[in-house]
Parts: sequence; C-alpha cells; structure tokens
Amino acid sequence: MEDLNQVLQQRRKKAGEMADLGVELYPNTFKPAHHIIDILPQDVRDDHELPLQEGEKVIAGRIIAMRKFGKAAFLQIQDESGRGQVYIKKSAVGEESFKVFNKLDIGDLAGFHGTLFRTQKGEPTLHVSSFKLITKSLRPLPEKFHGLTDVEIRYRQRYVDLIVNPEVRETFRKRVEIIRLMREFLVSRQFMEVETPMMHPIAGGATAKPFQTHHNALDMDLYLRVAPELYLKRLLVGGFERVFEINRNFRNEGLSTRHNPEFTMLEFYQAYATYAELMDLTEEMVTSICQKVNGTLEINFEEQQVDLTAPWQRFTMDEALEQVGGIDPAILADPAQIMALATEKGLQLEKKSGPGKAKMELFDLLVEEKLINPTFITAYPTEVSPLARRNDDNPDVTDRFELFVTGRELANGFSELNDPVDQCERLEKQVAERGEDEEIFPEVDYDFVRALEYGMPPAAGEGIGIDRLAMLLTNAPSIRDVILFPHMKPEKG
RNA sequence: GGGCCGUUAACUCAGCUGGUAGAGUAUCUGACUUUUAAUCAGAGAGUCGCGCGUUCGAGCCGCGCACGGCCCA
Repeated sequence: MEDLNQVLQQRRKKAGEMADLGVELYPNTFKPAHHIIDILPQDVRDDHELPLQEGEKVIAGRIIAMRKFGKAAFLQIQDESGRGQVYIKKSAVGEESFKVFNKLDIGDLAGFHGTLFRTQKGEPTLHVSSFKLITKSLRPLPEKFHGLTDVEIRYRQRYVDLIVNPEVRETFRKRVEIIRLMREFLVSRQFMEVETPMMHPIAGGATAKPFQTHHNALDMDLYLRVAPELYLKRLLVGGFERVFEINRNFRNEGLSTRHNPEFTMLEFYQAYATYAELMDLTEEMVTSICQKVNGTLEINFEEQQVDLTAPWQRFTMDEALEQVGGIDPAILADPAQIMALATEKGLQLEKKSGPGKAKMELFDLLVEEKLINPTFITAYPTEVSPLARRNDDNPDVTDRFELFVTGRELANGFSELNDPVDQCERLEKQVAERGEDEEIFPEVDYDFVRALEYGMPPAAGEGIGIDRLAMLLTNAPSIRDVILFPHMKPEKG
C-alpha cells in the first residue's frame, strides 16, 4: 500500500475525511425510485417544449462528470438505464451537506432526491434537494473524452470498460437479447431446453483437442466437453423429440479473433426432421432475431454489406467449388485429379486423407472467405462427416449443411446418422485414422453406439455458434468483443 | 509456433541525430450559483513493460523475456 500513486492516495485521504464528517462510506440504505431514462428520456431532451414530470424524483448512480462553480455544480450521473444531469447548489442542500458534497469524487456512487427543471440551454435536470453517498470509489475513472481504449485493459478490467463505454454495454445487452430470442423461438416450437454434462469421460461429438481434468475421489481423467452432441442424441433415444442446449464448449486450441477456448453453442435436435427443414428453420430463426435486435436485415459488418433477407443462397459442396472456387467440374468428378489439385495448391494432406478431405481443404482455401451473404453449403463428403446420415442417392456425401456469413462458418447441421452399425464403423475408422495428433484422445463412445442400438428416431440436428452470431449482429470484429470476460494470460508472468 | 507492430503520469498520447521527461484530461489549491469536453490562475504527479548489453551518457541503439494487437500456421 506504500507505493500507491498520488491519485489513489488522494482518494483514500478524502474517504477518511468524509468518514470524519460522519458520512458512512458504504451504506446499503438508499432506495432509488426512478431510472434516469424514465425521468430524463432522450425525447424530452431533444424537444425543449415537452413538459417534465412533476413531483419528487429519487435516482441513484455513478458520478461520471462534475462541473463545479463554487457554490453550485452540475453532475453527470449514470445508472443502468443511461446518463442524466443533476444540479446541486449550496443554498438548496445546506452548508453541512455541501461540505460533504465537495468531498465527492468522479466514480462515486450516490443517490439524489430532487425535482425536475430545465437549464437555460434546455437540458432536463434534477434539482437536488438532498443527496447521499452510496459507495466511495477509491480509483479514478479513465479520462472523459477518449474514454478507455487500451484493449488489453478493456478485456482484463471489463468492469471499467462497461462503466465508461456505453456502446460496450449495448453490445452485451444485444448478446443477451439474441440468446433470449433464440430460446423463445425454440420453446415456441416445442423444443425442450436441457442440460447435459460438461465433463465427459470421452471427448466425443467433434474432432477437437479437449481440456483434461481429473476427478480425485474417483481417480479418473475427464475432459471438458468439446460438444454436447452425443448426449443430446441419447435424449432422442430416450424419447424426447425436440431438445436444445445453449451452453459452453471447450476446445484446447489457439486463440484468435474468432476463437476463445470456451465458447457458447446452441445445439438442437428435432426428431422426424431432415437437414433441409433445419435450413428453413435456421433462416427463420436468424432473420427474426436480427430483425428484432437490429430492426433491419441489412448489416454493415466491418467493410462488408450483408443482407440477411431470406431465402439464402444454397450450393452443394461441388457447386460451390465450381461456381465460387472456379474449379473445373471434370476435376471435381475425379478423385485422383482432386487430390492432385489440392497438392498443387500447396495443401498439406495427411497420408490417409481422401478426396473428401481434399475438397474440404480446397473449400476452405478458395470458397469460404467469399461467402459474404448467408449461404448454405450442402452435400458434404461422408469422409469428413462421421455423425451425419448418408445421402439416399449418393452414399459418398451426407445430408449435411454448413451456413457461412461474412466468410465465416456460423452453423453446422445434418440429418443424423441413426444406423448403429454404420455409426460404430465410422467412429472406429475415425479413431483408427487419427493418432498422429497426440493432443486428441480418440476413443469410441460405445455407450453412444449402444444407445443407437435401442433405436434413435430419424432426426436432424444443428449447432450454431452464439459468439459468432453475436459478432455478426453487433458488428464486432473480435470474439473478445462479445465475451464479457475473454480468456487472457495472467498479467504478471 | 512464425512475421510485423505496440508497451512513456490514473487515462489518451507526444518525445528530434543517443544528451537525463512533455501535453491534454484526471488530481490538488484558489476564483466562480444554469454548466454541457465549463472557464481562469497556480501546483503536484513517472521503476519510460522487465532484464542484460553497447556507450562518457539509453525512453531512443542491440539481444533476450513478458503482456497485448494484427496477419499467417
């Protein structure tokens, strides 16, 4: 505490002086009766003719600016609803009280009683009759004009970011609203929200590096889930026909503007539905959410203009490679030529990879980033879709789609494979072909196979990345802008 | 993991060819009873991310490390 800088020392000194004046620094007795937005709303502020509400008003909030004039002062107060102005003068609150007022700092939480009036410039203002310190702040807020812009501090000390950057609060309100609307949409369609384990004995449901942990009493290793898929499907076996889960997945991989080690996914499964129906559902869900959250389906995402108006473009994988990627259809039809093309493009394919994997790599390279407006890609190679149902007419591809917007994958869905024998073979094949990456722990979930043996109804399921959807709808360039407390390395090494 | 960039007062940023630290805001003191980034006068405030090196001398040059950003894998 000896090395506190000057500003922090001043704050502590003032706090002590207030205590000496008999002021309680952290009381919990003040009850605000109004939100600032309700008594000082924007339309009243804009129209100087509109009448103000009568009677005594009681607000509480953080002091974010002070303009003092000796015997009077204007304060800018911020509560959850917004910002508003209060006016305090010595003659109105009394000498003793004004002494306390002069010890208040920017950043303190305080409560105010008063009545509304308009200043000479027309700004609606609370004329304070009495006030009370609610919480003393011992740290100064960032400078008022530029605010807090250092992204490292913004992420590490999100609380400060939220105090001083209103648009950040707005982004997270939108995120919460997106999730609320998503729930509402699914519940209204008779989906049931469920919770499945976050700790898995087998890291299944997706190919990703898991976080490992250990249960001491049971002396067993566990993995934080990389996907809830295999548990949600068990529920279909159990007889729940429409289930969804909105929760965190964990992947022990690199960080980027699009990846956080823990991220939020919606996964949902609908019995007797096909992937084609889920594409329709996705269109309807995302457009309705966007319309409600943003009031429009036009999005400016970074430099790009995106139009979410349905229907969305649909391509098969081969169509996309041909029409967007510019690959000759004759090459696409010939596995050997596809492999050769991938090599020619400099793609590093593992020995066991086949033409399906090669197509995926070519898609990532040549097509993905060009899909700006929402686009469904269908007919994914069976080779890269271990949990998806084969197409009835062409067993080399699956009844699967992925949704791309602004060059990013937003959703992945498919008609579910419910043939236990086929499923078991594919999982075993997948395990057999892995092994080069020691950070992936390949194991077949035989209990899942057993569940399928009891019979899972035909179904379709889908996952939607909530963080990426929130990025799209709030025009956030980094996933860290839509996660309240993104992962950071420790401050001191 | 690789490349590039950044880290200077609480915040936002300057800092020349290497010569020993600057501004605005915030803070403190004084003036001021309708301000709007209030104004006016004055003052204090720094481990220049950390370490090592080069040099008579390093915020600045070199090497290493930490954290962060962007791009790539």
